[in-house]
Amino acid sequence: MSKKDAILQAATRLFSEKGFKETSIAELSKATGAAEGTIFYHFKNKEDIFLCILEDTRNRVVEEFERYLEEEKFDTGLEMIEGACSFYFFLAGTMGDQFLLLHRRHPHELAEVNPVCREHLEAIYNSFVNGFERAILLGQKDGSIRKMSSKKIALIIFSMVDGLVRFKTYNLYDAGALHKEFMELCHSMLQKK
Amino acid sequence: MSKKDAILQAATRLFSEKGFKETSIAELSKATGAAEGTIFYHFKNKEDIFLCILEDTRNRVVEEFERYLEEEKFDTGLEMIEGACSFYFFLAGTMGDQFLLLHRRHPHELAEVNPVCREHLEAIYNSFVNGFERAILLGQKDGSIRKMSSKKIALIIFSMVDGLVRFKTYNLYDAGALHKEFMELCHSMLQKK
DNA sequence: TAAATTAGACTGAGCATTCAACCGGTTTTT
DNA sequence: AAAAACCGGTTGAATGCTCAGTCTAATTTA
Repeated sequence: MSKKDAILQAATRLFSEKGFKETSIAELSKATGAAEGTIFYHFKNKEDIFLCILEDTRNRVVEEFERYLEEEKFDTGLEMIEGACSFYFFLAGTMGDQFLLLHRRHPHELAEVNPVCREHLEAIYNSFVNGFERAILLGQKDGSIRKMSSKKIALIIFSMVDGLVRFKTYNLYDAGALHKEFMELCHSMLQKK
Repeated sequence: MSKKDAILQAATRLFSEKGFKETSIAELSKATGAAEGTIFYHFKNKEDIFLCILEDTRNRVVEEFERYLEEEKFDTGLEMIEGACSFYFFLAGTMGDQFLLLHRRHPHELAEVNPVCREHLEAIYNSFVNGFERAILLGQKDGSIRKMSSKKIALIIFSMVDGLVRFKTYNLYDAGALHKEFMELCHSMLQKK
């Protein structure tokens, strides 16, 4: 792995675990074995590191989620949305650091003043919300999902799965064990009566 | 209002809007008109300010939520849980700053090393989760709510409402307009078939 | 040989916290 | 009644530390 990649990887971990402001360049240097100068050789400043991480995250998240929806076969829209939720949980597990980072306030605050950051964030969220909505529209067509604004359902479902993931990272309760029940409740909430 | 209260109030706003680390004492001093020395006369350090805020928040949140469940009359457990969700949204609106603060990572990180902080946080979360669970148990007794581990339903419902509130604070989408639909979905998800 | 990397000294800014002094009102002493 | 001591609250300058970012001169790598 190139030094630049090593820096990005260590920064992802540190920023997500400790926070952007709370991570110093000295610390990052120590964690990677790279000299401080090297870090500034590859990145123009600390914020630039963060934006690179966000770009990587965006590319990977969007690509993996789209591919999942593309390649997987679903009999109904309802099954598709259940699959999408499960895949979200799965991604949150395999890309733990990145999701942790997205759940921090920092990216959202930066997005308010930095259009590049904003663009990445929106791409990520839109990818999920649009994927959910596609599933819902499909389900409403094939009769497996109730009639209600697809956009609104998509947003609510997204806030739910995301809420559960977040809950787990704060681990006040054992939220990881809720997966099965969540899927069941989700099912009966969407299903046409 | 005493100077001390003014400091607490301004700190609540600043910590929630900008973050703990990102708010300097100089800034807090400017915002309140109090000299920096005055702040340290009333509080032993910056963290102490934070803990005072958390204590206030805990007292108010817990008291208001318990009182609501106590005084309000509900015909069924299902109605009670719907009321509890609505009240959560209501509280998140009237106590905007405090909820914003609770949604930051800082209190949860501090809780890992500071037992006082941990105690406050747990009291707040337990108050909500237990309130939800009481409603669910009632609903399961009166037949308005499906059979499933009450604890798990309570956690899922809590992560849902909390997810929606957080979603709103990040305002990537107009999550405030989802209230009606959320309640409807919530209803059909819990209801006995 | 050109690009990448190192160690580390340095700058300048920002920051939490400290501290000696001060103020206005109340009580105590003379 | 005048003077002195007292006290909670307040002030803002001073202190010492951390940190992002710069710079250099030397070394390694490809």
